[in-house]
Amino acid sequence: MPSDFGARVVQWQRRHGRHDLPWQNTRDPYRIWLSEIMLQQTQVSAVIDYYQRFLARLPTVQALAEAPADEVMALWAGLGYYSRARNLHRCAKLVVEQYGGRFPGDPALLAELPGIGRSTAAAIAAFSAGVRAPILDGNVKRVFARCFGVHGHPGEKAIENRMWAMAEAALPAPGPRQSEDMVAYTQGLMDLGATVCSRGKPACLEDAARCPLSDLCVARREGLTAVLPTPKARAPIPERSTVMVVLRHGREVLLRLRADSGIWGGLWSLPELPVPALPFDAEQAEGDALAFGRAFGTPARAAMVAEMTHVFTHFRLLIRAVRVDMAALALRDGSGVGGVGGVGPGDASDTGAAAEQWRWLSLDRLDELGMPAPVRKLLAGEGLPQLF
DNA sequence: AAAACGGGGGA
DNA sequence: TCCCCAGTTTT
Repeated sequence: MPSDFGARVVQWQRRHGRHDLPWQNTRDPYRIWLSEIMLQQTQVSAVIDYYQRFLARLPTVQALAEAPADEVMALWAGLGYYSRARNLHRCAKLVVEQYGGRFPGDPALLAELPGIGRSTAAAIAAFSAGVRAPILDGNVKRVFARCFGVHGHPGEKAIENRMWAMAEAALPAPGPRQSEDMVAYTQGLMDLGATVCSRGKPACLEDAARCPLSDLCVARREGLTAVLPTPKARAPIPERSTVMVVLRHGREVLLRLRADSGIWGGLWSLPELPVPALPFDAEQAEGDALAFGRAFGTPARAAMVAEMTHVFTHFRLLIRAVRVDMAALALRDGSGVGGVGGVGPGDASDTGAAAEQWRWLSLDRLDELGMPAPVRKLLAGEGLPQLF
């Protein structure tokens, strides 16, 4: 930790930070606390009007403590995260009861109050009493992750602990100006994260001089601003599998129109065998595919021919393909290549209203129908020379 | 559609 | 103590 880290942030804040927000330039803990709670998960621009209105109506913690819950909720309505408002009200009552209406200056005591965690407690103590305590909100985590090259999701306990240690070490040195420095430092970290070291496009990419930490910043030096902070690891997505039947007669294959809803809704796809029992049994699948083919005529042979994985956002689909070559067809619409078959296999009357739509399509005309990408790829034989 | 967010609350 | 959630905005 460079010894001048805190001083850099303090100086930057004094010259380039924000100084005229409605909750700045006061040491009234009530006003500061109210702003910090409103600013949790809510942007400055959205908070300002609510803040002014709330303060005008309930200017002190005593007034808030005595207000009916309905009024508090009405003043909060539109800000969202309403448990914040309930905690706010509870907290005001506790401050009046336990502390005679005066917020404690000790961050550890503040953090025991409802709605106030460690970071919010430190912010309140720093702004209202100049206490030398570190904040660690999302903005600060982003600044630290980049500046000090911290890999790993900041939501992980180990990473967060490291960052709290950094936050302690980064504080400006104690001194005669500590109180003013802590106000500027705390606001400076927030402003830096919100306006310069933003998530999407940090200002240093355009102009390094915009950031007082750019010459220290590991992420900037190594070109890692886009990958730090490390996003939360996604749970490994589940894998599903299916067996698709490529029923072939000459250059034509049988397609099935999928239901409008669900995966690949409304697209023409290959027929699929009922979910195979695990472990996968190729011979059984081939047998099932032959049986399926018999509904359409006389199958000559069946063979497993391809395997591919398609990745969706929420699962991976392992697609196996079994090719069935038809020696003769029983059910044809007779209109030639590409003609639309109505219903099948069997009569519409067999299956009632839920009759499925089938059709034959020439492999030379794959472009003519809306098809799931992996199915199109499969039929086009991409990377699957053994298919046809 | 997914990630982020700070604190609460349950295991 | 750890982990996950609530509830909303942003990307």
